[in-house]
Parts: sequence; structure tokens; C-alpha cells
Amino acid sequence: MVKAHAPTSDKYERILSAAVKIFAQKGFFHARISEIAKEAKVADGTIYLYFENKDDILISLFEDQMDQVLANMKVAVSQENDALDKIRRFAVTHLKMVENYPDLAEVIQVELRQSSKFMKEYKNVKFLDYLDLVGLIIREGQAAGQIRRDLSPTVAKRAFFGALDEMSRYYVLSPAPKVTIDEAAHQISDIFIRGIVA
Amino acid sequence: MVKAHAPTSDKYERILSAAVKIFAQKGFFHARISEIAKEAKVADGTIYLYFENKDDILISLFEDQMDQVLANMKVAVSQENDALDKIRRFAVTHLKMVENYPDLAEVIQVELRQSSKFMKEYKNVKFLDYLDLVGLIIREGQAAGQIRRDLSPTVAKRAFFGALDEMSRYYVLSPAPKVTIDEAAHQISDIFIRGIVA
Amino acid sequence: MVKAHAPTSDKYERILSAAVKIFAQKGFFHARISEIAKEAKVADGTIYLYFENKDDILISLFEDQMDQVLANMKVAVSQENDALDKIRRFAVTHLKMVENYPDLAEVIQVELRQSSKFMKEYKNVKFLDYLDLVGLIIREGQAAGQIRRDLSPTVAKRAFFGALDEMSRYYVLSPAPKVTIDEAAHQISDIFIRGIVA
Amino acid sequence: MVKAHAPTSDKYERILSAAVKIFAQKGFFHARISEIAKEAKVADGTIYLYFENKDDILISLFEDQMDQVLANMKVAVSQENDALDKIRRFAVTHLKMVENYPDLAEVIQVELRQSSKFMKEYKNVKFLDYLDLVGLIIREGQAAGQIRRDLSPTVAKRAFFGALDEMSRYYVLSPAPKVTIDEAAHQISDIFIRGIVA
DNA sequence: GATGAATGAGGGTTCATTCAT
DNA sequence: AATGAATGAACCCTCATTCAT
Repeated sequence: MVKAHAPTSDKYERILSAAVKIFAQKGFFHARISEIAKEAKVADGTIYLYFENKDDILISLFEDQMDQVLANMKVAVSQENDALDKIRRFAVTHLKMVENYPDLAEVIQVELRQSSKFMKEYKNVKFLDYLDLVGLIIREGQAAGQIRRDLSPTVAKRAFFGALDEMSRYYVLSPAPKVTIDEAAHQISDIFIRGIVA
Repeated sequence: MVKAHAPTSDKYERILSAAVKIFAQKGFFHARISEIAKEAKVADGTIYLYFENKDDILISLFEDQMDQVLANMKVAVSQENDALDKIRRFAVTHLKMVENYPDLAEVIQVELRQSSKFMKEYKNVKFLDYLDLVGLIIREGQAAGQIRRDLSPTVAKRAFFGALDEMSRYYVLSPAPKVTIDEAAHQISDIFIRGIVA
Repeated sequence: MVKAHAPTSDKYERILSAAVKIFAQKGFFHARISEIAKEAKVADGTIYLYFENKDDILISLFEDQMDQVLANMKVAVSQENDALDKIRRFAVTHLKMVENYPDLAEVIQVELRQSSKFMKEYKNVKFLDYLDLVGLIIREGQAAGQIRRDLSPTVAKRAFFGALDEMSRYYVLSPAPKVTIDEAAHQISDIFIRGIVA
Repeated sequence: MVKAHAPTSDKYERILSAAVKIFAQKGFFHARISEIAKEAKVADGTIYLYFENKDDILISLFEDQMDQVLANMKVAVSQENDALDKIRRFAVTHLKMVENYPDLAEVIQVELRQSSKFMKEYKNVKFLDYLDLVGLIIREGQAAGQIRRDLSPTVAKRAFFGALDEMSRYYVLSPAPKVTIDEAAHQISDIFIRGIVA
């Protein structure tokens, strides 16, 4: 379906924002379309002018946001020349985004990335692109001789991303974190960089 | 509710096994009680003699299995004396369990650990105990002077667990992994141990 | 719950009418929501736009109808000046309503007034108001010296109402009544008036 | 089904007693077989050795008890010679039974006499016999010239019974009655006797 | 006879989606 | 485009009844 939404209206964005909030609050399955509509101040039926169905809201939300996240991260990482610095920058930027957009982080974390329904049916290209940013940095570092060549980039990128991701979960779900998010970003980079340096 | 299940019957276990399978296949919300019942070869109503409701199946499954996982892991880890060796052993054992019980791993991964519904309403003590096994090893290593004292065990344990967990997700969801699970366990331990060693 | 029913639609009334019919036919507990929906020519779910649940249909039906019954009876009774004439008028009007709205009479009789569930949980104010119309007439007659002062209005009003009510039950449930309903109204008034006159 | 119950066991009576209690408490439809079984200290399945089904419990209860009620009332009424005295005796005895067996009174009142399901499917002979006791007294009084001949016994018996019945309902359901049950019996007899006397 | 675990049909209710306005 | 009342398929759960022990 081609979504016909006039650029004069901000309903599309309003619905997505509402969805982020409600999904974060209740979870995808417990979220009600009527609740999202109410939050977005549109009628229930209006949602179906912009989205095919409930699943499509989650996927659109994800695709939309991942584009921005990906673009942000590319900019951030490109400001460093050194692969190891890029790694650290990735960590700091990632956790900073989690801190600034906790609802979005929770939805991506909890509802989408983890949902076997979506992970299986829906080819999560954007997420793989994001993950691959780390892979590229690692390969770059290996080429430059800074990073051990015996490490599989596939494993290393997931190890690094997983570390950050589990930390995100901690911040998303923990009511009173013991360590600042910035401190955590540095400790994780630290461990990882020492762990992979040649 | 006191669960009334005669010890002569294996229905309780049959239902849990069926649930693991169906939950892994369809996800918790798309799983149908009738489907679990069919898989367990019991009547729909029988499930309610053993479990309060659908949620209770997932929680029971989790509590039951985490007890075993926790016990297994404690035995495995206790076979090593050195904190760093324990770290490696944890990694290998964790991923081995994922390999051997992929359905269970997926359910714990995807449906329970990530379900904000359960993570918020349900105090996930068993999982925190599991995570804390890593925390204890790190503290032990720090006390012995093997592991850097400037690292927060809270961050380090989550970084390590997150790395393993993301790797699990890869194995659980990826149709054709590029690296053997054992190789991955060693690479992750390697990175992490180098990263935290004093 | 605020019932959201557009004034342009008669669905609310259609559902109540259907409910009266089905409840009278099958009884509250044997009545199926789907049957009421079918009779009202609405979808099952539509019923829940107008009523909270099945119980609420019965209670709404009762409250709605009792308002009308009460209003009718007040008008009828007010047309007489004499307390004893009012008594007779009450009897005639009551049984006339039973005759004209047998389904409604049966539901109020059988399902609601008698249902211990509703009689206990639900404070049946409307019914007590109706009953009290008789009490007021009796007190009025006692004040005017027409009715014996040694009678308890509480007992007398129930005795009179009970007599009419039992007669209603006879007409509601009996396939072939031996006496006309008007004749019965007069005989009962007669007995009662002679019984209470000073 | 011929009910095979050994006279050495009191299970049949235990179940009926339990049923009276639970039916009075929750109403027939909300009463659970398992609850009756528990109250009677028998297994759920045992109930089906003594009764065909849930309906049969209610009917048996009714038939059993009405036999006793009918016998009691016949004895009581036969102690008076005069029709008018018999009327008064009926009222006093009826309300005395209500007072002494409130659970039973409530079940007969609320669940059975009023249940359109049972009133329609089940020919309530016992109840009609009871009602006819009053009819016979009235006819007897008419024959003796004590009671007006212009009254229809059908109407009069129902009027009288209805008055008593509504009063019972008041005692069964009212937490704090204003008039003693004996006083009520006399007032009702009084009204009725004056109302019908020749 | 007695038990109570097991059965499975059945129904109230929810809510994503549609469509007349 | 926008609305929101209406739809009806879908499903969790209950509980009267059965039957192997």
C-alpha cells in the first residue's frame, strides 16, 4: 500500500510518537490502537490511512527511527579517525541516544528487536546495518593493524553491541542506576578496546 | 493457587515442554492455549489444573528452568579455581546450553527476559541471580588482584552477559551461523578477559 | 462507563427490547449475548458499546423500565382523590401493565426482582420506590381516618403488592387463566380494601 | 435414573443440606457443584451417584422439602375447625417456617418458584398442592357461609399466598425487619380475613 | 460405592479493522 | 481526508460431567 499522507498534516508523525509512547508503556501486544489514536489526537480509523495495520506501525516506527539513528551514528563515528576511537565514540553515542530517547530505546529493545514474530517474519535490514557499522570499524582496525586479526568481526561486533545493549536494558528498566550512563559507556569501551587491541 | 498435580502424572512437565515449544515457535502472544494443550496431549481445561492462567505458564516455565540453569552453571563454574577461568567456563557453558536447548533459550531470551510486561510486573529474581554469578566472579577476581579494581562489577557483568546474550540471539535466530558456538564462546571470553585483566 | 450511543441510532432501545424478549423466553442465565444481538440485529460486539456487560443489560432494562412504570403509576394514582380509590387504581393499573407488557413483567418478576444475585449486590431503589407508592397511600388513608391505624404500612403495602404480584405471576406463567385480569384486580382490591378500612 | 443410595449413608441428605446452603448463598446459577461437594464433604463425582445433574439437585431439594412443608401445614391447619381460624393458622405457620428455615425459604422463593426455567419445564405440582391448601380452606368457608361467595378461590388463594410470600421475601432479604414475623402473620391474616368474610 | 483428575463444549468479551457518513 | 460507530472473528477460561482407579 502506498501511504498517502499530505505533507501539510503532521498526523503521521503524531501517530508514530504516540505509538512509541504507548508501546513503551504497555508493550506492543497490550497497546490498543484506540489508545494510540487518543494519544495522537486522531480517530481510530485515521491510523489506517497512514498505516496498514498494527504491525505496520511498529515496523514503520522502527524503520523511520533506525534511519535517523543510523545517520546520527555515522556522523558521530566519522568524527574520529582512529578505529579504536570510533569504537568508543559508538558506545558513547549509543548510550547517549538511549538516555535521550528512552521510550524509543525501550520499544526497539523490547518490542521489536526481541520479538520473534518480527525477527522471523521481517527481515531486519536496518538493524543489521547498524550492527555492521561496528563490523566495518573492526575490519578497518584490523586492516590498519590496530585490532587483532584472529578475531571474527561477526563475533566481535555482536559482543560489543550486546554489551551496550544489555547496559541499555539496565537503564531502560532500572529505576535507580548505580553508574552514570557516560561512565558505563567508557567502561564498556575500555574493556572492549583492551580486549581487541592488537 | 496450590497446584494440584498428582505426582504419578507427568502432565505438568508435558504442558511446560509443550509450552516451550509453542512459545518458541509462535511467541507468547500468538501461542494458543489450545495448541499447547494439543501438543501436550491434554485437554484445554487440564492446563488450568496445573497453571493459573497463560501468564503463569510462562512464569512457571521460567522459574523452573532458571533453577536448573542456575544449578548447572554453579556446578560448571565451581570446577575452576581461577576467576578468569571461571569467566571462560561461564561463556562456554552458557552458549552450550543455548545450543542444547534452543527453544528454551529463545523463550527466555525473547519472550520473558524482554517482555516489558513481565519485566515490570514480575520481579525477575532468578535472572538477576544468574547475572550475579558473573558479578561474584568479577569481585572475586578483583579481590585476588587479577581483575582491574577500577571496573564497576555492575557494568562489567552486564557487558559480559550482554555479549553472550547477543551471541545467543544470533544462534537462536540465525539460520546459518558463520562461526561455531564454541569458537564464539572462546572469542568472547578472550576479548572480555583481556579487557578486564589487571 | 459513559455509554456512547449516538442519538440518531435506536440501537440502545433495540438491544433492550431484544433483551426483554430473550430474557423472558430463556431466563437471564440461559440467554446468550449472541442471541440478543441477533434479535436486535446488531453485532455481538455492538452490545458492549451500549452496555458494560450482561448484568448491565438486565439492570439497565430494569432501571429504564421502572422509571416508566413508576411515572405511569404516579399519574394513574393521582387521578383519584380518595386513598381507597387509589388502592384500587393501583391494582388495576399494575395488572393492566402486566397484561400489556408480559415479557417485561416476566423479566422484572422472575429475573430481576427475584434474583438473589441482584437483590443482594444491587440496591434495588426503583423497586422500593414503587412499593412505597402503596405505603404512601396507606399512610394518607390512615391520616384521613379511612384506614385502620393499627396496621403497619410496611406490612400492609407488602401484603397488597404481594397479592398483586402473585396474581401477575399467575398471568405471566399460566397458559389459560380462569379469571380476567381486570376481574382479578377488582377482587384483590376488594379484599384488601375491606381488610384495611377503618 | 433410579437413585441407588444405601440407607446406611447420609450422603444424600448431606448433599441436599449443602445445596440449600450454597444455593441460598450464591443462587443456583452461581453455585458450583464443587462447592456443594466440599460443603457436603463428599467428592464432586459422588454427587452424581445421588443426583442426575445440577438441576436435579434443585428439584429433589424442592420435592423433598415441599413434602415436609405440605405435611407440616396439613397438620397445623387441621388443628383448627373454623375456616377463618385455618387461614390465620396457615399464615402463622408459613411465616414460622420461613423464620426457622431461612435458607430453604430463600431457595424455594428465589431460585425455584421464580425460575422461569423450572416453572416452565417442570410441572410444579407440589407447589400447586400447597397453594391449593388455601383454596380448599376458602371453598370450605364459602360452603359454610363464612366467606363471601362472590370471591374466586383462585384469586383469593393467590392473593393470600402472595401477601405472605412477599412478606417472606422481606424477611429473607431484609437485614433488619421493622415488625416481628409473628406480628406480620397476624396483620396479614387480619386484613385478609376481614377482606373475605361474608 | 467413592474419588477427584481430567475432559471439552461453550460463551462472554475484546479489539483490530472497516466503512458509511 | 477524517471520523468513530459498528463489526465479528477469535480465544481464554469455567465448570458440569465423566470415568479410570
